[in-house]
Amino acid sequence: MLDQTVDLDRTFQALADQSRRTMVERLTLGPASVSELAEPLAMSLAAVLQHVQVLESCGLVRTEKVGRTRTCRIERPAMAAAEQWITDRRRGWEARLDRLGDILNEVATTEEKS
Amino acid sequence: MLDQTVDLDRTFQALADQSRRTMVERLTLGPASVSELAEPLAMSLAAVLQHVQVLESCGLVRTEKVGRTRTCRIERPAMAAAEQWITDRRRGWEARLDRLGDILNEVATTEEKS
DNA sequence: CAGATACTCAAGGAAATGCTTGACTATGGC
DNA sequence: GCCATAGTCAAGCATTTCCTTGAGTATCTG
Repeated sequence: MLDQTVDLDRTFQALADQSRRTMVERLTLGPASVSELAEPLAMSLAAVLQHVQVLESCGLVRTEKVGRTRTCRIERPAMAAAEQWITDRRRGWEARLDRLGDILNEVATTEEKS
Repeated sequence: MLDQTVDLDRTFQALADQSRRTMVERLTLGPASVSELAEPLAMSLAAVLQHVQVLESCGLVRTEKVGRTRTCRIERPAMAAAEQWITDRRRGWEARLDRLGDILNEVATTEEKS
C-alpha cells in the first residue's frame, strides 16, 4: 500500500502512449499473443515486446508463455487503481462545488431575508 | 476530435508524476498560486512552474495572472477524458466477461440437458 | 531434419523529461 | 525610492523513453 505512488506513476505512464493504449484496447476484447498485438502497429516486434514489458511492469497486463507464443491478458486491479485516483479527485472536487453552491444559496437566502 | 490521441497521451503523461498529481490534488480543494502549489514540494519554483505548464498544455489546469501572482485552477474536461477512456475499457471488458458468463451458462445448461 | 514462426536479447541513438542554477522582470508594501 | 515577493526565461545536464538493427533461441510443421 505504500508504493501506490510509484505504481500510479508507472500506470499512468504506461497509458500515456497510443501504441500501448491500442494494445490495452485489443486486450479488453480478450487475450492475445505478442504478434497479434503487433499486427496493427507500425513497429518492430522487439519494440512491441518492450511495450508489453512496460504494461507488465505496472501490472496492467499479465503474460504467460506456452510453447513459442506468449499470451497477454488484461489485469483489472492496476486499471482500477488509476480510475480510482481520478474518481477520487472528481469526488473531492464535486463536493467542493456542492459546498460552494450551499454557500451561494445561503448568501442568496440571507439577502432575501434582509 | 482527431487529436484526442495526442491529448490523452499528454493527459496521462501529466498524471504520471507524483508532484503533478499532488498539485492536482491541491487544486481540487480550490484555486492556488504557483507558490502555494510549490509549498509541499521539494524543488525550485522554476521546476514547479514547468509542471504547471505541463498541466496547462494538456488542459488539466487553467491559469490566470493577476498582479504578480498566477492563479491556477482545475479544468474538468481533460480529467473527464482520461476517466472516460478508462471506463470505456472497463465497460468493453465487463461486457466481454458477461458474454463469457453467458456462454459458460449455456454450456452448463446444454450439459445438463444431455 | 529443414525451414519457418514467434519471440528474445543487447547495443545504440535521437528525443523528451525533470530537474538545476543564475540572471531578470514585474508588483506590492512601507 | 527600496526591498521583498512572485514569477519568468534560458542554459545545461542526467535520465528515461521509444524505437531500431542484428544476432540469437526455442518451438512447431511438413
